[in-house]
Amino acid sequence: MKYQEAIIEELLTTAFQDETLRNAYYEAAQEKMFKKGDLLLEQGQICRYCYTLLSGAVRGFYLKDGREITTSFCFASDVVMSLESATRLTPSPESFEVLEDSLVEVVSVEKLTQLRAQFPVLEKVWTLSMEAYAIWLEERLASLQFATAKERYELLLERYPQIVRNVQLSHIASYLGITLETLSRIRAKG
Amino acid sequence: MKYQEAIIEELLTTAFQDETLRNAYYEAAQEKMFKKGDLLLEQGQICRYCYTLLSGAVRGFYLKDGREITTSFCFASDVVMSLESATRLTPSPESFEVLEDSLVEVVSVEKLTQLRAQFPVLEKVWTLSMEAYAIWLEERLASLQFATAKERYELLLERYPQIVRNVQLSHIASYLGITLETLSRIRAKG
DNA sequence: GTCGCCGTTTGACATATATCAAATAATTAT
DNA sequence: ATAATTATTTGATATATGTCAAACGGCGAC
Repeated sequence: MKYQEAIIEELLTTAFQDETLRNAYYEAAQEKMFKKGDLLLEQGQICRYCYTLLSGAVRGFYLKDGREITTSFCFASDVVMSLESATRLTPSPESFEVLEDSLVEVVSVEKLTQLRAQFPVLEKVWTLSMEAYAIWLEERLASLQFATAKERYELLLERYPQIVRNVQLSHIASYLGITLETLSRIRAKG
Repeated sequence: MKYQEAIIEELLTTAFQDETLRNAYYEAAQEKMFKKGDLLLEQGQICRYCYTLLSGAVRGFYLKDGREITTSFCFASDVVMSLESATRLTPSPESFEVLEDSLVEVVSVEKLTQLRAQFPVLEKVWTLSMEAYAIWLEERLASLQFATAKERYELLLERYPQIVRNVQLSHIASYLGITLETLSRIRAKG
């Protein structure tokens, strides 16, 4: 999972002016440093924590026929979590790997559920995040469904240049649904 | 948009035992019959209504380079709406076309927002629907990202046989991200 | 029933992308 | 710094899928 939006950020900023909420949240949350290569969550495990990236980068991926398919990239202020696993308590379909040393805020999914129940504004943030995430997925789906490899790469470059700058080709390639050789050739030609 | 789940259905059933809610809802909703070929929403317009299918079938699609790309199929009890357009009041990226004569329950997005504010259980249904929709999109994304055309067709056949039974090939093909000739050949070989 | 219209199938060929292999280039460890 | 590892580029070839065109089939209008 990932995705943040201006409106949501604002709502959160306002919400955190409430001292009761702030205290409850910081009691539940814990800052942790993760190292490059660490796994925040492994495919098949149940996702029990919600990770908010304060700095660094994380990649979501799953294994198919022995090779890794990248599903998402997360950077500062993005949320890392398997939505499916966290809400249904089923095995996660994907793993999350730390791409560079990252500072992360960790809250357990259970505690998060309590906080949402206790503070309606957090429930509202959750709902808006779900909407934004679904809309983001719709857009990504459309780009995979009928754009050529070149179009998909150019769209990524336009919308998410920080991915192209920071992440190795093989991960970008599988994110775009192509091989790294093809991606390399697309970049060479321009 | 589409997607319904057992848990959500149950919650709705319970909610409708509340007479106040039931009255408020039925005052806001209106049943309408649509004919094959009707457009519930046209690409570029703002989505002002939420349509719940009571019977029949609807297809979502958008135009790309002059050809139609199918994004979804909806059947009885599915909800038809452009999530992006309805929540952000922006032009809809997709159209919705009625595939066969359909009975539809229509509520305005504005009224729906009021009802959600008035009845927390409806807000809960909305949130759960967003989660379910996002998870459904994640799954569909994974299937488009790295499955072959044959695998995608077989997955569709397994998970949503009613689509394959009821819908013409050209729509299924663009839904799978392939041409109808390729789909025809996949079916011929088995 | 016959005609005409769609939707589907089939064929020949073009093209994008994958695969396998090797050569460079860039990072990391020693 | 040098070696060792890892990432990227490039080349030759294979394959899946697309494109264009024609034939076939079912089904409603008349």
